[in-house]
Amino acid sequence: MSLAHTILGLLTYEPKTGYDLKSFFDNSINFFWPASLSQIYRDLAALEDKGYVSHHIEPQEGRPDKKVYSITEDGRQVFQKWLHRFPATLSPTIRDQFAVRIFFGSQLSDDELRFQLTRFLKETLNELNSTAYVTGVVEKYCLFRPEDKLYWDILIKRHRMMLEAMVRWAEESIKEINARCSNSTPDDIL
Amino acid sequence: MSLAHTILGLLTYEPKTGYDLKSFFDNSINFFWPASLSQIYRDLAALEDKGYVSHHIEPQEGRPDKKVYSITEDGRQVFQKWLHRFPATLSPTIRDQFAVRIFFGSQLSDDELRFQLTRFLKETLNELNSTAYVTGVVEKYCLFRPEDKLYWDILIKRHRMMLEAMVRWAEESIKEINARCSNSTPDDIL
DNA sequence: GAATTCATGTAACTTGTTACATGATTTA
DNA sequence: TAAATCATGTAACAAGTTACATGAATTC
Repeated sequence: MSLAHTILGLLTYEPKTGYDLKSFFDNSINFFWPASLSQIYRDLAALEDKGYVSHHIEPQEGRPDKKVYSITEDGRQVFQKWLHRFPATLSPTIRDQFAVRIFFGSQLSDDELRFQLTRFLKETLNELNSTAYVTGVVEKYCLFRPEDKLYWDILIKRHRMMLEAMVRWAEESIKEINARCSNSTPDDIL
Repeated sequence: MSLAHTILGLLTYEPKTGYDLKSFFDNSINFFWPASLSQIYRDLAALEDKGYVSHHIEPQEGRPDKKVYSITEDGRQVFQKWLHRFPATLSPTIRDQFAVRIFFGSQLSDDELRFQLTRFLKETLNELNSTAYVTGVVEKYCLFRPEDKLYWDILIKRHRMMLEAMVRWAEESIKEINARCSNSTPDDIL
């Protein structure tokens, strides 16, 4: 029940709507814990059932009324308890379709492999560039919450280090496949 | 429906039981696509309903009979089609409770943070050591399937590079927090 | 004039986790 | 003698995805 706890955590900053939460997720927590809108709305409802959040309506014109959620005292306690109870294993859960396909690489052509690895490399470089943007967002946010800056910074750094490792890996792997090709071509000709 | 496709892929090597599949997963694909036994049994049943795998019983004494699953011609086609259709986005899905808690680091004590980061560092170093074991497993397996070696090797390398990046990150982060502490202590005393 | 943002959700479905149930054999 | 390995699963629940539904305001 980690998404629900993360939502509680974000609501300790200030009351937010489901929509607010989604956009907050999308350019921060997203790297290590993505969330869809429908999940957020569903979890907010569940949290309210349990009495961990409550909401009030802010009427608007020309748009649907806002449902602004606030964390309750019970909610704060539940969050604190969760926050201090670190999981038994600290390594993340990863699901990586791309890696599964590489695993079956011997059933793919060299051209296809190079093409997809190059795609992966480009995509990773793009993500790496976008971390600069996120750093800016953090900068702005942390004017109001300076105590968070250190932690948000080290998480961005972590993400960047991982992406950089992936870039190196992709480059080396493309080279390896190229080398294999140029080795095997003369043999094939003979 | 990626786990089901991965199962089909493994069955292209040779027929296997659910239990066999689980142990194969646990020291190979596990890094990038973990699977539980109950999921494997459930997916095998679903794949059989669709006609992508079939099974025969191998009676045993003193143990439950083996249900050995084989991939069908339809199954092979479905797998090939899936294998060549790479997803729109190549970056993995990550869910990382540890990172979420670090995100809320300003609500944790420095001691707690150092303790958990040190735990993370140790755990990551352990995993890094265990990649040596996996390399050995791959070595043995690839005597029979040499065409897979290149791909399995680059995936282990990728995993190792990621773990190494995480080690560097954890070490640097612990230092940063220590530095922050020694800076703030004199102020606190004054 | 088309796309994006703001703002709410529901419903159906798929995937993943956890607990339960059974029981002989082998290894430490 | 305790734990791990071999071997099968089911059932209940939790979490995640995708498609559907609505519609004004704003920006390009």
